[in-house]
Amino acid sequence: MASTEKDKGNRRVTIREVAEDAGVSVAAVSKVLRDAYGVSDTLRAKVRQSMDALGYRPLAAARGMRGQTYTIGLVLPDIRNPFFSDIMTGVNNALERTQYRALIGISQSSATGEMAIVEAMIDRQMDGIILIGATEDRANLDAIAARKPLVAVGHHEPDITTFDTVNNNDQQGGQLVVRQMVAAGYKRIAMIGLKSTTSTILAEREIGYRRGMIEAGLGSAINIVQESQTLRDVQITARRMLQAPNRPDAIFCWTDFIALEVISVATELGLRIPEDVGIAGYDNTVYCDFAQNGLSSIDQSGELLGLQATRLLIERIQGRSQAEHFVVPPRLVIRRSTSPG
Amino acid sequence: MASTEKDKGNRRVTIREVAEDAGVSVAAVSKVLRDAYGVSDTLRAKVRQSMDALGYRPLAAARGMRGQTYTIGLVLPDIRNPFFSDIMTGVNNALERTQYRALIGISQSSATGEMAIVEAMIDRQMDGIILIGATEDRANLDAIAARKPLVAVGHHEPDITTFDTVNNNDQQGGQLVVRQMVAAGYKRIAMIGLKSTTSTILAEREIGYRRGMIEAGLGSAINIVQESQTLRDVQITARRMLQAPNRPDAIFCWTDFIALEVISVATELGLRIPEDVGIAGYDNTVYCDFAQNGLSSIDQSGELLGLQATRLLIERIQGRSQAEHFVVPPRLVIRRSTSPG
DNA sequence: CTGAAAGCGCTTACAG
DNA sequence: CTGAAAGCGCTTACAG
Repeated sequence: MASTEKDKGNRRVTIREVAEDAGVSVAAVSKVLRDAYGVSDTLRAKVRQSMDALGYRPLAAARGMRGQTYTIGLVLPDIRNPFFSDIMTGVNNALERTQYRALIGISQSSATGEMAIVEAMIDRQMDGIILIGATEDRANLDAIAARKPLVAVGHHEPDITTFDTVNNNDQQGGQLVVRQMVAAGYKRIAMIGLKSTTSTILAEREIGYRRGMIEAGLGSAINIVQESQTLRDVQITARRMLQAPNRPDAIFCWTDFIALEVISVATELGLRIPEDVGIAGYDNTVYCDFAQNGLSSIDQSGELLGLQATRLLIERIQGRSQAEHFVVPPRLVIRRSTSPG
Repeated sequence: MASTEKDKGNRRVTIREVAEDAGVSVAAVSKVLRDAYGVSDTLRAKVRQSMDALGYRPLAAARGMRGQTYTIGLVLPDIRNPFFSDIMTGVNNALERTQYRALIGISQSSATGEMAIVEAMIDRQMDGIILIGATEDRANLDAIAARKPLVAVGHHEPDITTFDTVNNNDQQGGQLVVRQMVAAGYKRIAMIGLKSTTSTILAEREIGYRRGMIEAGLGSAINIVQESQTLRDVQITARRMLQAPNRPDAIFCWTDFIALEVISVATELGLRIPEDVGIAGYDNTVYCDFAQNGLSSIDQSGELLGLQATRLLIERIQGRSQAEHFVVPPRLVIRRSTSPG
């Protein structure tokens, strides 16, 4: 039987046993557990001691039946991008001295996958959800927010009132990249974006790119190519762009991962970086240092984003109902890939 | 109040409402839910229809109070290594047509972090746990296995009876790398490992390396350096190795991440890869293709590992009690980094 | 095959 | 400040 398999060894200590050991009521123990008010110091001390002595650990699932599970869900599009690791570090730091724990679900970069994992998290009584790089449309996000406290990281919607958002200023980020490329002498600067109708960060980065081009008097050279994220598609796109008659002399890629792939295609075609073509990415992941001569990229302070998102979420769980929108300024890290001569 | 915040909108449909709607007992609905036997087709059909009509979703936390939560916990040392993404894909594929969902916890590469996240998962009533690259010692692993079904991926302990293991043959992997390096003409082949007393995969890869060296008559050139995983330490180590009087002409790094860093240090020192020094990694991550000329690496079929681990875990959850140990053969992917001339 | 009742381990009003 | 009782949404024996 499954039960014999699962119940092996140490049976769990329950709140009742702690209560008996301390000679108090179950309700009293519960109060100590939740740091609720209305408990005397002596009672609290007795209970704490019994909890330690018995090695008591509250069962989150049971707590969730009436109250909270002290669990927050983090939804990531995929796990491949090391940038998410920075966010995760921030989340864990924010949770350090709390009873909350973060558990991650992977949406496999699809809207249906994302909705499925969110539903699964709600079924599991998570207290709140942090959505990274949401691919949902606004209606779905609202539906989620109506059921659980929600914070979206990497989703611009500053007028929304039902959930919080945490972002770097993607528009400014795009603009910073173009400005530096222009300063470095590049003229035919193209951008590789993502084919997506819901990604607001993409849209913002594109606006920033356009702004940068226009302010440099390069409006007529604006060239945005939108592709899927699969390695194969990126390769095809990059090859086509770099073999075109009037090929770009610089490419701003919306994320490092894409930029690395473009670098490898360019190298294959015999183009030198940064002399023949300059390349920049976004996220400033560890791999930027590993790219042949270093990949210029935008740092969006992932750790800070994760920290803020977590703080906001816990505030929401504890009752705040008006929306907050946090934005951190981006920082361009210039490396060899956009520094010719 | 927190409760007003959380209970907003759509109240959840419960099993009781489904039962009323279908005109059957709560117990009957529960049976349909669990695909338990002893339900007539007509009753099952009625219940299914009511569930659909009402949009019923069982609350996993409540199910867990008596039975299972249909949740399995995946513990990863960190999220930075894209190899884990392959494992995750395999896990999700295995779970595709089941009621189970996988949730990930990050241990931040420390043994205390690992134990903390495992405890948190047990508190949250996970049905079973998959531990990737465990840093626990045997006693702790046994303690976990005594409480929950456990499968360890990347942990060699073929004689263990209390939990299952899933691995690639790391010994063979190490040997394959050395053999190819020898065939390519390298002689002073060094290995960069990890300072760890608990990592059995490290130990196995080292044995494979030694075997390979001895079988090639290079036993006297055996040179294993053990380092921490921090970028800084790796840089220092790599610099020291490559500037030594009789420096290695090839380095086998225990994981791609380290290899990429070594490549960047070598390049900085003016060494050409693969002519002056050959470099190989382990895991065959996507970044192998991005490294300057491609990084040779061992593919351990992460997706398959994840799939098998999940299958074994579910078998354990459903009652199997004798241990199984699955091993997949490694495959060397040769790229430019070890192909001079 | 079907259902009424007890119970999982907590929290939540409500009395005292 | 402290506690007895009800209840969260399910599953599990146990009758019928």
